[in-house]
Amino acid sequence: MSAQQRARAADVLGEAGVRPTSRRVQVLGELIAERDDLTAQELHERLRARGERLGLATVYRTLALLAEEGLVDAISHRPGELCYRRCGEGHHHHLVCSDCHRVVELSECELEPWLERVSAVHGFVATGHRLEVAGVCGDCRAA
Amino acid sequence: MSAQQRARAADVLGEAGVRPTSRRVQVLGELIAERDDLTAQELHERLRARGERLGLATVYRTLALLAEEGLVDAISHRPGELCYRRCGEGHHHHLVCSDCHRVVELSECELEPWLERVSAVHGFVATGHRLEVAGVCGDCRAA
DNA sequence: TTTAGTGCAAAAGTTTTGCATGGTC
DNA sequence: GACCATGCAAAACTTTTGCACTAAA
Repeated sequence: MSAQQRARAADVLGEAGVRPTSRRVQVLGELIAERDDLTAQELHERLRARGERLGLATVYRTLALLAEEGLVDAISHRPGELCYRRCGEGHHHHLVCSDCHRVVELSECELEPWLERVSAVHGFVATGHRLEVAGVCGDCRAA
Repeated sequence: MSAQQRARAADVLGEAGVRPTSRRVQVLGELIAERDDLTAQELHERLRARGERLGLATVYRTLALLAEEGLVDAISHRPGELCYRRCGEGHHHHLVCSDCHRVVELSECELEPWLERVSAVHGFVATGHRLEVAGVCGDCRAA
C-alpha cells in the first residue's frame, strides 16, 4: 500500500466523519489497493505479513464500521463468509468470476420497475434487492 | 405434521431416488407443512419439541442432501445463516418480508438476456445468478 | 450381511464480546 | 481527564466431522 493510497484512505474516512486512525487507514487503504474483494481474515493476514501487529477483532470492527458508513460493500458469495470491497457510489450489483474471484461492478440495474410491479402483485412493497451474478471471466476461460 | 404430509414427503423422496428414512420424511414433511422458510436449528427445535430424539447433525446432513437433490431451496437472507424452503420446480427468486419473513416465489425471471449482454461487455460468460428481494408484505404493512 | 443412516460429542471455522491498555482530542 | 480505539483472549454461534451404534435392503 503506497503513501498515496494511505492519504486517499484518510481523506475518505475524514469526509465520512470517521476518525482516521492508523488501523482504519490501513484497512481501507488495503481495500482501495485491491481490485477484487477480501475477507476479514485475508485482510488480517496481509497486514500481519507486513509486520503490523493488529488484532483480528479490530479488522472485523473496522469493516463493520466501513460497511455501515457505506464506504465499502459487503458481498456474500458463499454462505458463512463475508467479503468486502471498495466500490463506486450508488446502487449496483456484482459480477464475480467463479474461478479467480475477480469482481466487476454492474451499475446499469434496470430491475426496479419490474420488481415493484411483481411485488405489488403479491401485496408486497419492495424495499430493496440483492443480485449476485456468477460467471467466468475472459482470462479464466482462456486458461 | 399430518399423516398426509408424511406420505407426500415419502413420495417426493422416493421419486428422487432418495431412501425415505423416517428422519428424512420428518424433515421434508416439516418443510412441506411450512409456508415460509426454516433454518436447520429451527427445524431441529421443532422436531425435538415433538419428542423426536434426532440429532442436529442429522438435520444438517438431511438438508444438505435435500438441497443437492433439488428438493428444497437454500436461501440466505443474512450472511452466516442458511434457510431452507420447499419450493416449486424451476428457476425462480424469492421475495421476503423483512418483518415476518414470509416468502413468496417469483417465477417470472426476465434477467437472463440482460445478464448475458452485460456480462459479455466485461468479457464474462454468465453462468448463474441469485436475486433476493426484500419487502414488506400486506399484513405487516397493515399492522 | 453388507451398506447406509443416525446420535452424540468433539472439532472447525467465522464472528462477536469483555476487559484492560493505549492513544487521541 | 474523558473518550474512543485497540489487542488479546475468551465466548458465541453455526456447521462439519469422527466414530460407534442402529436400521434397512
